[in-house]
Amino acid sequence: MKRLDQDFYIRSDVVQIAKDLLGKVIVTTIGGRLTSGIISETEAYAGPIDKASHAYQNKKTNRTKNMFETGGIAYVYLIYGIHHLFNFVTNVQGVPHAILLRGIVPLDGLEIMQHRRKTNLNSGFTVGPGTASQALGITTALDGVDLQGDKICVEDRNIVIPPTKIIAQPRIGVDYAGEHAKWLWNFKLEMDLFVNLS
DNA sequence: TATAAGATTTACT
DNA sequence: GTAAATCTTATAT
Repeated sequence: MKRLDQDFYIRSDVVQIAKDLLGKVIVTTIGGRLTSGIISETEAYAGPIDKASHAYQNKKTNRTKNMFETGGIAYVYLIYGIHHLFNFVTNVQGVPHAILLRGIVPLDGLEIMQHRRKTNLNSGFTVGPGTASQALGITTALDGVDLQGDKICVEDRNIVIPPTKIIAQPRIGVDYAGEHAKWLWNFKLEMDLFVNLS
């Protein structure tokens, strides 16, 4: 097992990084409680050229400023006033690339995650960008936090993902982005891959 | 200053 | 299937 270092995030191909993140393990320690999960769904956002991104045409606001920082930190923002969405910031400083976490397969701290979710669903309770973040205890308090730090880190536990198990599909919830909404920048693992883990 | 809509989830009809 | 919840940003008064 090893932690992903900054070189992993500082690459120009944000779509490739989104694919590489599948099968990696995200670990959070919030309030002294550790939870983790296998990353099972991601979505790439290439700021300057991507209508679906908050940073389209390098639009910089108080909310999106962290996307312009050097890769390897978190970008967490509140959507619809309710849900905290977690992103991996990638690429060098000044290039607002980010990858949205859309789903995990729970590993450690299952009871903690169920408690945070306040529901007893047997399966699928960490699928969805808002719910996955909630299960991991991620809030806007973690905006800009180092992805190699004590609160959040990403580990490679040598889980091998065969390319045939990766499904590429159009991004979700961004119909307003016109042609850009059709790009196959959403990647997820086939559901049957982890039947023996959960 | 006010209004509208969004990388969504949940509950109710 | 439709609506409510309710923060941030953009556009219009």
